Amino acid sequence: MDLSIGEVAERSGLSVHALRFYEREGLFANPVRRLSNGRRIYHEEDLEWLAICTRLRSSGMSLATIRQYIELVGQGPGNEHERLELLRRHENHVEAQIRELQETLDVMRHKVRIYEDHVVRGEADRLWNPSHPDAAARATTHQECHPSEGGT
Amino acid sequence: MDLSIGEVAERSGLSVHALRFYEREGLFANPVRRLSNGRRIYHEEDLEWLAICTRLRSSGMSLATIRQYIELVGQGPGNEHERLELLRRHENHVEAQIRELQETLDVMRHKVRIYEDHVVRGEADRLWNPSHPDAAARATTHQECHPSEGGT
DNA sequence: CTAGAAACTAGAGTCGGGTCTAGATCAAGA
DNA sequence: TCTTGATCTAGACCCGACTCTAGTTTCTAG
Repeated sequence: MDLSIGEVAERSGLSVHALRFYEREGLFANPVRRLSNGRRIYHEEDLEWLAICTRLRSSGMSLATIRQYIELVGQGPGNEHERLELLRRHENHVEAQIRELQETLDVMRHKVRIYEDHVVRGEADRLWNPSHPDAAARATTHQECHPSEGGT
Repeated sequence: MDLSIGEVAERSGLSVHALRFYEREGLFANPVRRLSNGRRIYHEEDLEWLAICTRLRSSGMSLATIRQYIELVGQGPGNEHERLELLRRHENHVEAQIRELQETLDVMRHKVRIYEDHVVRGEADRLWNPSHPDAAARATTHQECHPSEGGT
Protein backbone atom coordinates (compact mmCIF):
# COMPACT_ATOMS: atom_id res chain seq x y z
CA MET A 1 0.00 0.00 0.00
CA ASP A 2 2.98 2.27 0.62
CA LEU A 3 4.67 3.72 -2.39
CA SER A 4 8.30 4.68 -2.77
CA ILE A 5 9.31 7.93 -4.37
CA GLY A 6 10.37 6.01 -7.45
CA GLU A 7 6.98 4.41 -7.85
CA VAL A 8 5.25 7.71 -7.38
CA ALA A 9 7.54 9.29 -9.93
CA GLU A 10 6.73 6.61 -12.43
CA ARG A 11 3.01 6.76 -11.85
CA SER A 12 2.70 10.52 -11.63
CA GLY A 13 4.97 11.36 -14.49
CA LEU A 14 7.00 13.69 -12.30
CA SER A 15 10.67 13.05 -11.67
CA VAL A 16 11.89 12.02 -8.24
CA HIS A 17 13.70 15.32 -8.21
CA ALA A 18 10.49 17.16 -8.87
CA LEU A 19 8.72 15.26 -6.13
CA ARG A 20 11.33 16.24 -3.58
CA PHE A 21 11.22 19.77 -4.91
CA TYR A 22 7.43 19.90 -4.59
CA GLU A 23 7.74 18.70 -1.06
CA ARG A 24 10.28 21.37 -0.15
CA GLU A 25 7.94 23.91 -1.69
CA GLY A 26 5.07 22.79 0.44
CA LEU A 27 2.97 21.40 -2.35
CA PHE A 28 1.89 18.26 -0.59
CA ALA A 29 -1.20 18.62 1.48
CA ASN A 30 -0.51 15.70 3.76
CA PRO A 31 3.09 16.10 4.80
CA VAL A 32 5.10 13.28 3.36
CA ARG A 33 5.90 10.67 6.00
CA ARG A 34 9.10 8.73 6.27
CA LEU A 35 10.07 5.19 6.99
CA SER A 36 12.35 4.71 9.97
CA ASN A 37 15.27 4.72 7.56
CA GLY A 38 14.38 8.16 6.33
CA ARG A 39 12.83 7.15 3.05
CA ARG A 40 9.65 8.81 1.93
CA ILE A 41 6.43 6.89 1.75
CA TYR A 42 3.48 7.94 -0.32
CA HIS A 43 -0.04 6.64 -0.75
CA GLU A 44 -2.72 6.57 -3.41
CA GLU A 45 -4.17 9.84 -2.20
CA ASP A 46 -0.88 11.52 -2.90
CA LEU A 47 -1.09 10.31 -6.46
CA GLU A 48 -4.59 11.69 -6.72
CA TRP A 49 -3.48 15.01 -5.42
CA LEU A 50 -0.51 15.04 -7.76
CA ALA A 51 -2.85 14.43 -10.66
CA ILE A 52 -4.88 17.44 -9.67
CA CYS A 53 -1.73 19.44 -9.11
CA THR A 54 -0.48 18.57 -12.54
CA ARG A 55 -3.73 19.65 -14.05
CA LEU A 56 -3.63 22.94 -12.22
CA ARG A 57 -0.03 23.50 -13.26
CA SER A 58 -0.60 22.66 -16.88
CA SER A 59 -3.55 24.99 -16.96
CA GLY A 60 -1.29 27.76 -15.80
CA MET A 61 -1.63 27.88 -12.04
CA SER A 62 1.71 28.74 -10.48
CA LEU A 63 3.21 26.61 -7.77
CA ALA A 64 2.84 29.59 -5.46
CA THR A 65 -0.91 29.64 -5.97
CA ILE A 66 -1.21 25.92 -5.49
CA ARG A 67 0.68 26.34 -2.25
CA GLN A 68 -1.74 29.05 -1.23
CA TYR A 69 -4.63 26.74 -1.81
CA ILE A 70 -3.02 24.05 0.26
CA GLU A 71 -2.34 26.50 3.02
CA LEU A 72 -5.97 27.49 3.10
CA VAL A 73 -7.02 23.90 3.31
CA GLY A 74 -4.41 23.29 5.97
CA GLN A 75 -5.85 26.05 8.10
CA GLY A 76 -9.03 24.07 8.44
CA PRO A 77 -12.60 25.29 8.26
CA GLY A 78 -13.42 28.96 8.20
CA ASN A 79 -11.88 30.09 4.95
CA GLU A 80 -14.04 28.26 2.46
CA HIS A 81 -14.83 31.54 0.84
CA GLU A 82 -11.22 32.23 0.06
CA ARG A 83 -10.72 28.76 -1.29
CA LEU A 84 -13.70 29.09 -3.51
CA GLU A 85 -12.56 32.46 -4.71
CA LEU A 86 -9.16 31.10 -5.56
CA LEU A 87 -10.72 28.26 -7.52
CA ARG A 88 -13.08 30.58 -9.34
CA ARG A 89 -10.30 32.94 -10.24
CA HIS A 90 -8.49 30.08 -11.84
CA GLU A 91 -11.62 28.96 -13.58
CA ASN A 92 -11.93 32.41 -15.15
CA HIS A 93 -8.31 32.35 -16.05
CA VAL A 94 -8.69 29.05 -17.83
CA GLU A 95 -11.74 30.30 -19.67
CA ALA A 96 -9.81 33.32 -20.83
CA GLN A 97 -6.98 31.14 -22.04
CA ILE A 98 -9.36 29.00 -24.02
CA ARG A 99 -10.89 32.02 -25.66
CA GLU A 100 -7.53 33.40 -26.62
CA LEU A 101 -6.26 30.12 -27.95
CA GLN A 102 -9.42 29.68 -29.94
CA GLU A 103 -8.90 33.07 -31.51
CA THR A 104 -5.32 32.25 -32.32
CA LEU A 105 -6.42 28.99 -33.79
CA ASP A 106 -8.91 30.69 -36.06
CA VAL A 107 -6.26 33.08 -37.26
CA MET A 108 -3.79 30.29 -37.84
CA ARG A 109 -6.20 28.10 -39.71
CA HIS A 110 -7.05 30.90 -41.96
CA LYS A 111 -3.42 31.71 -42.63
CA VAL A 112 -2.47 28.12 -43.17
CA ARG A 113 -5.30 27.57 -45.59
CA ILE A 114 -4.27 30.58 -47.59
CA TYR A 115 -0.66 29.54 -47.43
CA GLU A 116 -1.55 26.15 -48.80
CA ASP A 117 -3.40 27.71 -51.71
CA HIS A 118 -0.45 29.85 -52.51
CA VAL A 119 1.98 26.99 -52.22
CA VAL A 120 -0.12 25.04 -54.66
CA ARG A 121 0.04 27.95 -57.06
CA GLY A 122 3.75 28.34 -56.44
CA GLU A 123 3.56 31.85 -55.18
CA ALA A 124 3.74 31.41 -51.48
CA ASP A 125 6.86 33.28 -50.65
CA ARG A 126 5.12 36.45 -49.70
CA LEU A 127 2.78 35.12 -47.10
CA TRP A 128 3.24 35.89 -43.42
CA ASN A 129 6.49 37.40 -44.41
CA PRO A 130 6.77 40.86 -43.01
CA SER A 131 9.55 41.74 -45.40
CA HIS A 132 6.90 41.68 -48.09
CA PRO A 133 4.23 44.02 -46.86
CA ASP A 134 2.09 43.16 -49.87
CA ALA A 135 1.49 39.77 -48.29
CA ALA A 136 -1.51 41.08 -46.46
CA ALA A 137 -2.82 42.80 -49.52
CA ARG A 138 -2.50 39.66 -51.60
CA ALA A 139 -4.17 37.53 -49.05
CA THR A 140 -6.87 40.07 -48.53
CA THR A 141 -7.69 40.51 -52.16
CA HIS A 142 -7.76 36.78 -52.66
CA GLN A 143 -9.86 35.87 -49.63
CA GLU A 144 -10.99 38.58 -47.23
CA CYS A 145 -8.28 37.61 -44.69
CA HIS A 146 -7.49 40.26 -42.09
CA PRO A 147 -9.43 43.51 -42.34
CA SER A 148 -7.78 44.49 -39.07
CA GLU A 149 -5.04 42.12 -38.07
CA GLY A 150 -4.20 43.49 -34.64
CA GLY A 151 -6.80 41.48 -32.85
CA THR A 152 -4.69 40.77 -29.81
CA MET B 1 5.87 57.13 -40.88
CA ASP B 2 8.96 56.04 -39.01
CA LEU B 3 8.47 54.85 -35.48
CA SER B 4 10.91 55.10 -32.61
CA ILE B 5 11.50 52.19 -30.30
CA GLY B 6 9.49 53.97 -27.64
CA GLU B 7 6.48 54.32 -29.88
CA VAL B 8 6.68 50.71 -30.92
CA ALA B 9 6.93 49.67 -27.30
CA GLU B 10 3.85 51.60 -26.43
CA ARG B 11 1.86 50.34 -29.36
CA SER B 12 2.97 46.72 -29.19
CA GLY B 13 2.79 46.34 -25.47
CA LEU B 14 6.36 45.07 -25.35
CA SER B 15 9.01 46.94 -23.40
CA VAL B 16 11.83 48.72 -25.18
CA HIS B 17 14.10 46.22 -23.52
CA ALA B 18 12.11 43.38 -24.96
CA LEU B 19 12.22 44.93 -28.41
CA ARG B 20 15.98 45.18 -28.33
CA PHE B 21 16.10 41.66 -26.96
CA TYR B 22 13.87 40.35 -29.73
CA GLU B 23 16.11 42.00 -32.25
CA ARG B 24 19.26 40.42 -30.80
CA GLU B 25 17.46 37.10 -30.88
CA GLY B 26 16.68 37.47 -34.56
CA LEU B 27 12.95 37.74 -34.17
CA PHE B 28 12.44 40.54 -36.60
CA ALA B 29 11.94 39.43 -40.14
CA ASN B 30 13.01 42.66 -41.72
CA PRO B 31 16.23 43.59 -39.98
CA VAL B 32 15.67 46.71 -37.97
CA ARG B 33 17.20 49.72 -39.71
CA ARG B 34 18.90 52.59 -38.01
CA LEU B 35 18.93 56.31 -38.37
CA SER B 36 22.34 57.87 -39.04
CA ASN B 37 22.60 58.52 -35.32
CA GLY B 38 22.24 54.85 -34.53
CA ARG B 39 18.65 54.89 -33.37
CA ARG B 40 16.30 52.19 -34.51
CA ILE B 41 13.45 52.93 -36.82
CA TYR B 42 10.41 50.75 -37.18
CA HIS B 43 7.39 50.76 -39.44
CA GLU B 44 3.80 49.65 -39.35
CA GLU B 45 4.70 46.25 -40.74
CA ASP B 46 6.91 45.67 -37.75
CA LEU B 47 3.96 46.30 -35.51
CA GLU B 48 1.91 43.85 -37.51
CA TRP B 49 4.59 41.25 -37.21
CA LEU B 50 4.95 41.89 -33.51
CA ALA B 51 1.24 41.35 -33.11
CA ILE B 52 1.54 37.97 -34.78
CA CYS B 53 4.62 37.20 -32.76
CA THR B 54 2.83 38.01 -29.56
CA ARG B 55 0.00 35.74 -30.53
CA LEU B 56 2.36 32.93 -31.31
CA ARG B 57 4.19 33.44 -28.05
CA SER B 58 1.07 33.59 -25.96
CA SER B 59 -0.17 30.44 -27.58
CA GLY B 60 3.01 28.75 -26.47
CA MET B 61 5.38 28.97 -29.40
CA SER B 62 8.91 29.46 -28.13
CA LEU B 63 11.08 32.30 -29.35
CA ALA B 64 13.35 29.66 -30.83
CA THR B 65 10.56 28.32 -33.01
CA ILE B 66 9.51 31.77 -34.09
CA ARG B 67 13.09 32.39 -35.08
CA GLN B 68 13.08 29.18 -37.07
CA TYR B 69 10.04 30.31 -38.96
CA ILE B 70 11.65 33.63 -39.74
CA GLU B 71 14.76 31.89 -40.89
CA LEU B 72 12.75 29.78 -43.28
CA VAL B 73 11.07 32.83 -44.66
CA GLY B 74 14.40 34.58 -44.89
CA GLN B 75 15.81 31.77 -47.00
CA GLY B 76 13.32 32.61 -49.69
CA PRO B 77 11.25 30.28 -51.83
CA GLY B 78 11.85 26.56 -51.80
CA ASN B 79 11.00 25.63 -48.25
CA GLU B 80 7.28 26.32 -48.20
CA HIS B 81 6.72 22.80 -47.10
CA GLU B 82 8.76 23.24 -43.98
CA ARG B 83 7.06 26.49 -43.16
CA LEU B 84 3.70 24.93 -43.54
CA GLU B 85 4.70 22.01 -41.43
CA LEU B 86 5.91 24.30 -38.70
CA LEU B 87 2.64 26.19 -38.76
CA ARG B 88 0.59 23.03 -38.74
CA ARG B 89 2.55 21.62 -35.86
CA HIS B 90 1.73 24.70 -33.89
CA GLU B 91 -1.88 24.49 -34.95
CA ASN B 92 -2.04 20.98 -33.54
CA HIS B 93 -0.32 22.09 -30.44
CA VAL B 94 -2.86 24.83 -29.89
CA GLU B 95 -5.70 22.43 -30.49
CA ALA B 96 -4.27 20.07 -27.92
CA GLN B 97 -3.95 22.87 -25.41
CA ILE B 98 -7.56 23.85 -25.93
CA ARG B 99 -8.70 20.30 -25.41
CA GLU B 100 -6.74 19.97 -22.23
CA LEU B 101 -7.89 23.27 -20.86
CA GLN B 102 -11.45 22.38 -21.66
CA GLU B 103 -11.10 19.16 -19.74
CA THR B 104 -9.57 20.96 -16.81
CA LEU B 105 -12.34 23.46 -16.93
CA ASP B 106 -14.97 20.74 -16.78
CA VAL B 107 -13.28 19.18 -13.80
CA MET B 108 -12.97 22.51 -12.04
CA ARG B 109 -16.53 23.53 -12.62
CA HIS B 110 -17.71 20.30 -11.22
CA LYS B 111 -15.53 20.61 -8.15
CA VAL B 112 -16.46 24.21 -7.58
CA ARG B 113 -20.13 23.46 -7.83
CA ILE B 114 -19.84 20.68 -5.31
CA TYR B 115 -17.68 22.82 -3.10
CA GLU B 116 -20.31 25.54 -3.14
CA ASP B 117 -22.99 23.07 -2.11
CA HIS B 118 -20.89 21.89 0.76
CA VAL B 119 -20.03 25.38 1.86
CA VAL B 120 -23.69 26.20 1.95
CA ARG B 121 -24.24 23.18 4.13
CA GLY B 122 -21.25 24.08 6.27
CA GLU B 123 -19.36 20.89 5.69
CA ALA B 124 -16.86 21.86 3.08
CA ASP B 125 -13.62 21.22 4.86
CA ARG B 126 -13.10 17.82 3.43
CA LEU B 127 -13.34 18.66 -0.22
CA TRP B 128 -10.31 18.65 -2.47
CA ASN B 129 -8.33 18.16 0.63
CA PRO B 130 -6.06 15.21 0.22
CA SER B 131 -5.51 14.95 3.96
CA HIS B 132 -9.09 13.77 4.15
CA PRO B 133 -9.30 10.89 1.78
CA ASP B 134 -13.00 10.57 2.45
CA ALA B 135 -13.48 13.73 0.43
CA ALA B 136 -13.84 11.73 -2.72
CA ALA B 137 -16.26 9.36 -1.08
CA ARG B 138 -18.43 12.17 0.20
CA ALA B 139 -18.48 13.95 -3.08
CA THR B 140 -19.10 10.75 -4.90
CA THR B 141 -21.97 9.62 -2.78
CA HIS B 142 -23.52 13.07 -2.95
CA GLN B 143 -23.19 13.66 -6.69
CA GLU B 144 -21.46 11.10 -8.87
CA CYS B 145 -18.24 13.21 -8.99
CA HIS B 146 -15.11 11.26 -9.94
CA PRO B 147 -15.56 7.55 -10.61
CA SER B 148 -11.98 7.59 -11.84
CA GLU B 149 -10.29 10.85 -11.10
CA GLY B 150 -7.05 10.30 -12.97
CA GLY B 151 -8.35 11.61 -16.25
CA THR B 152 -5.15 13.31 -17.26
C1' DC C 1 23.37 76.75 -22.99
C1' DT C 2 21.52 73.55 -20.15
C1' DA C 3 18.36 70.24 -18.11
C1' DG C 4 15.83 66.30 -18.86
C1' DA C 5 14.00 62.71 -21.69
C1' DA C 6 15.06 59.09 -24.71
C1' DA C 7 18.12 56.34 -27.00
C1' DC C 8 22.40 53.43 -27.30
C1' DT C 9 25.61 49.08 -25.78
C1' DA C 10 27.31 45.23 -23.14
C1' DG C 11 26.47 42.58 -19.92
C1' DA C 12 24.55 41.26 -15.29
C1' DG C 13 20.44 39.90 -12.73
C1' DT C 14 15.80 37.80 -11.99
C1' DC C 15 12.18 34.51 -11.74
C1' DG C 16 9.77 30.23 -12.25
C1' DG C 17 10.21 25.66 -12.45
C1' DG C 18 12.67 22.43 -12.25
C1' DT C 19 17.27 19.35 -12.90
C1' DC C 20 21.61 17.64 -11.53
C1' DT C 21 25.70 16.63 -8.58
C1' DA C 22 28.33 14.89 -4.79
C1' DG C 23 28.81 12.20 -1.23
C1' DA C 24 26.54 9.20 2.13
C1' DT C 25 23.41 5.39 3.42
C1' DC C 26 20.91 1.30 2.87
C1' DA C 27 18.68 -3.15 0.85
C1' DA C 28 18.80 -7.16 -1.99
C1' DG C 29 20.69 -10.49 -4.92
C1' DA C 30 24.77 -13.32 -7.10
C1' DT D 1 30.95 -10.29 0.49
C1' DC D 2 30.49 -7.37 -3.02
C1' DT D 3 28.01 -4.89 -6.23
C1' DT D 4 24.19 -2.58 -7.91
C1' DG D 5 20.69 0.42 -7.50
C1' DA D 6 17.46 3.19 -4.96
C1' DT D 7 17.32 6.60 -1.72
C1' DC D 8 18.86 10.52 1.13
C1' DT D 9 20.59 15.83 1.80
C1' DA D 10 22.28 20.34 0.57
C1' DG D 11 23.11 23.02 -2.64
C1' DA D 12 24.66 24.28 -7.39
C1' DC D 13 23.14 24.69 -11.95
C1' DC D 14 20.05 25.40 -16.09
C1' DC D 15 16.76 27.39 -19.35
C1' DG D 16 13.57 30.59 -21.26
C1' DA D 17 12.23 35.02 -21.45
C1' DC D 18 12.91 38.92 -20.08
C1' DT D 19 14.47 43.06 -17.14
C1' DC D 20 17.61 46.10 -15.38
C1' DT D 21 22.13 48.64 -14.76
C1' DA D 22 25.90 51.54 -15.90
C1' DG D 23 27.89 54.54 -18.54
C1' DT D 24 27.42 57.24 -22.72
C1' DT D 25 25.33 59.93 -26.46
C1' DT D 26 21.74 62.56 -28.61
C1' DC D 27 17.47 65.15 -29.13
C1' DT D 28 14.29 68.80 -27.60
C1' DA D 29 12.34 72.59 -24.94
C1' DG D 30 13.09 76.57 -22.34
